Amino acid sequence: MYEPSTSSEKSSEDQQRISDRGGALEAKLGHYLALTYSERDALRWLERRERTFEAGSIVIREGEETALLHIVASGWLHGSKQLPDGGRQILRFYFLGDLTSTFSIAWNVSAATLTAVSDCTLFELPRDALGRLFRDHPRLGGLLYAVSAAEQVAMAERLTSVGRTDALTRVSTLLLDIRAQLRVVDGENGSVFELPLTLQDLGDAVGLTNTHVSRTLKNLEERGLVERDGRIIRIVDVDELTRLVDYHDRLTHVATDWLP
Amino acid sequence: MYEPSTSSEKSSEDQQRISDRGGALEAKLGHYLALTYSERDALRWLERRERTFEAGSIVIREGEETALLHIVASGWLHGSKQLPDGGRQILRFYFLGDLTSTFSIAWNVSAATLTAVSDCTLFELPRDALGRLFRDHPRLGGLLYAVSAAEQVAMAERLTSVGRTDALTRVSTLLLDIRAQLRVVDGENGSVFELPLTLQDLGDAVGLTNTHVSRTLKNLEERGLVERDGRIIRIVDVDELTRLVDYHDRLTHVATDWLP
DNA sequence: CGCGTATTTGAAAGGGCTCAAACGTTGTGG
DNA sequence: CCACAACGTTTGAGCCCTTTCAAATACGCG
Repeated sequence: MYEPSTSSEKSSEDQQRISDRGGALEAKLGHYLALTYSERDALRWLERRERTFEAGSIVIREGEETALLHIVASGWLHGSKQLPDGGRQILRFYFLGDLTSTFSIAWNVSAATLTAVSDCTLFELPRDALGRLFRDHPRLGGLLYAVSAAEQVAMAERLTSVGRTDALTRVSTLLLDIRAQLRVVDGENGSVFELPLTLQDLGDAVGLTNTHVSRTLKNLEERGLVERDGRIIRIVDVDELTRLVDYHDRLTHVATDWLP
Repeated sequence: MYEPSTSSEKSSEDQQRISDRGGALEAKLGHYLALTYSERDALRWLERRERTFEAGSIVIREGEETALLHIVASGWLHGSKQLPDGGRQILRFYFLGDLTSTFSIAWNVSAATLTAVSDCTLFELPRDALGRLFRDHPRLGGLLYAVSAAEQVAMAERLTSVGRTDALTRVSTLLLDIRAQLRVVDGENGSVFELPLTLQDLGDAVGLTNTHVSRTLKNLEERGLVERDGRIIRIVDVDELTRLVDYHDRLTHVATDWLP
């Protein structure tokens, strides 16, 4: 059913010189903090083993033994948990510069399944490379800690949405969330974006069935809050929707004044 | 309604010499890793400003400006988010040795409300004390990062429970979760514990109404899975319930082999 | 003892689910 | 380039789990 694809060798426009991809993590962390030359260098050293995965393929499966972390160099992924009854919960999405350490740093097996949503390129690094980074660049360690905390708050926000709000709010916050993350990657592309997710995926992210996500999106369209054209989503009025569902962006700004 | 209590001065058996309370964080982290003398010393240095809060009082409110972190020295707290419609989501509980940095390290305001469930004692420390810890003791920084990752996975587990399982499973996993955390604190106290939470609290933690939590607990009793006597909870067969609801303890073991 | 707060229980409503079928879309192979 | 298969989406009807609303009961505490 699912085929973990290894190193696909497509010669499309995706094919670039490897060095062009470097600096994903550096770019993300540099967004929060002015990095020194040696810090930049250390971050680039993490990005040497590159690997590509095609859309739909699984990078690591929940419960699978692994000593590797990944940095997203291009594309889009999600982390999910499987339930005994066949259900699935999508926990979060990963974009350019994200470090997928959360689910594999604290154990020798992965605590979640990592799936490529679009074709994507990842840098693989051994766990202890991160240990060395903490040792040699404690300020980066602290920054990683802060970013991890911000991501945890983002997940807390999703938990709140899933636990205590109705379908319309849940789907809306997810759309706003994805848009906010994509905006960092793609720059200021406003309120239109491609959503390469099935209704099943969306439902698994917000705790609804695909059928009900369908109805909810229809509802959002009828209210004039969202427009759809195939996989293209347009949020008609971002500010209005943000207010309506009380959405909070937790990832754009992170305090770093407490770092040494 | 809620009264933030400052420094209550009760002279019950809780009243001990201050130095007796120290080492909460040290004890917790020492559980995962053999600490050096200087690391222990550094951790104790964080625990100097002690403050007590009585049950029900609020330590920090969501949105309130703060530059402080807290280490739990005794008692029991929870972190929660408020919704515009009056609803509330409890995000996690905090016990002895827990560091409440997640919601206040990445911004200058707290991202959640921190409430004392029982009477409790906290150590207050400024955020930049943690920055210095990362600088001077990078191995502890890495360990804090790993522990934070484990806690994030625990929250992911709750999200999965709330998003994709029925009431009985949600309540059961919460009980097992609380028991697992208390067990670390109180030692091997088996399957009986006091639960100083209202049904409203339980519901806010798992995304149910208090009425339905009541019915669900009754259901658990009727099935012979749980016994109740006032606030005392007894899980009849922990292993059986663990299997039944596919619960995973994420906090007891954390990999540290990757640290420098 | 009496009051406020938490719990329990009941009846009815509703939001979201299940099941099922029809309809689009995409990609592939003849 | 069409046909078909596979997959995703939409829509409908009925049901069920959880909520809502309300009232009664139990509990703790001054």
